[in-house]
Amino acid sequence: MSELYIRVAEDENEEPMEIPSEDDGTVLLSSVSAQFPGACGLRYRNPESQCMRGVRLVEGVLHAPESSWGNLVYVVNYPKDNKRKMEEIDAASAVKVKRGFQKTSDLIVLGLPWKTTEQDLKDYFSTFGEVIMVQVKRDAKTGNSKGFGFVRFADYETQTKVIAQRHMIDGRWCDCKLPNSKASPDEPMRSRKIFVGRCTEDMTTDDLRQYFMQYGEVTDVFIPKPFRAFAFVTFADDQVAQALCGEDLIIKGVSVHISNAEPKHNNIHQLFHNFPGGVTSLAAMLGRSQYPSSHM
DNA sequence: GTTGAGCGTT
Repeated sequence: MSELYIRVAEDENEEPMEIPSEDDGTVLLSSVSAQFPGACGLRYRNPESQCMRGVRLVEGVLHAPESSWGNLVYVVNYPKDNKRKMEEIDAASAVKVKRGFQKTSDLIVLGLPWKTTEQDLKDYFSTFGEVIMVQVKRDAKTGNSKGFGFVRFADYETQTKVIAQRHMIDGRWCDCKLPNSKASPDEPMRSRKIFVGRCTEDMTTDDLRQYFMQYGEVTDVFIPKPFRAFAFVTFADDQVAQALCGEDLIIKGVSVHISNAEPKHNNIHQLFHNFPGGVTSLAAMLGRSQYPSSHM
């Protein structure tokens, strides 16, 4: 008898994975947990009642419902599944209140002397309150300062005080302002993948995985090569990803900005979504009155 | 090896 596989996924909407069955038609729980660590069982949607049903589990062996697995997608059960998800959401929500009711923001520091270093910035701003991040923006090639940087304080009162006055830093008057290029507060699109902007080159995939796992299960970390100052992190739970969107998080002393990952640029629509007039206009230029939808 | 208003990432 040829090998049989059943289709298993973490969620009904996820892409299923094929898990091998045994010769007697059963499936070992260990076969499932090999692909889904921590799994403790399976369930499926009963086509008749539309209710979720548990798969019989006896001593680590999963038994087919009504003697056949059929073509259903089986969903993985985890121990205390709901509790675990709640904890993840709570942890993610906690980010938003961690710094108190008044969340601090990165401040842009304009007019820095060319020679001012991050240590100089930290020393100066620490006289106002606890500094949790400083950056001096530099030319990637020469390492020369661009004459501006960023600072973030632990407390909102400190931030208010710093914005309200001018600053003499290393012999020049500098201004601290709220940056204008901040993402809009509401970012749509429910995704499990987040865009991590302003990454530095010393951030490894392991660093990012280690950092983000505090918020929930991380299923993927992607850093484009060569270095492009951003990364993508995918969570198992979209609510965790969504809770982080809009945040400025500090990783390895650097403020990174979290936003929704845009869809991958892997089809003609997305490749030319900036083309003047859109795909229709492009199709016209290529000599077609209509662009066949099957080609999009 | 310069400079002096701006704005960090797709």
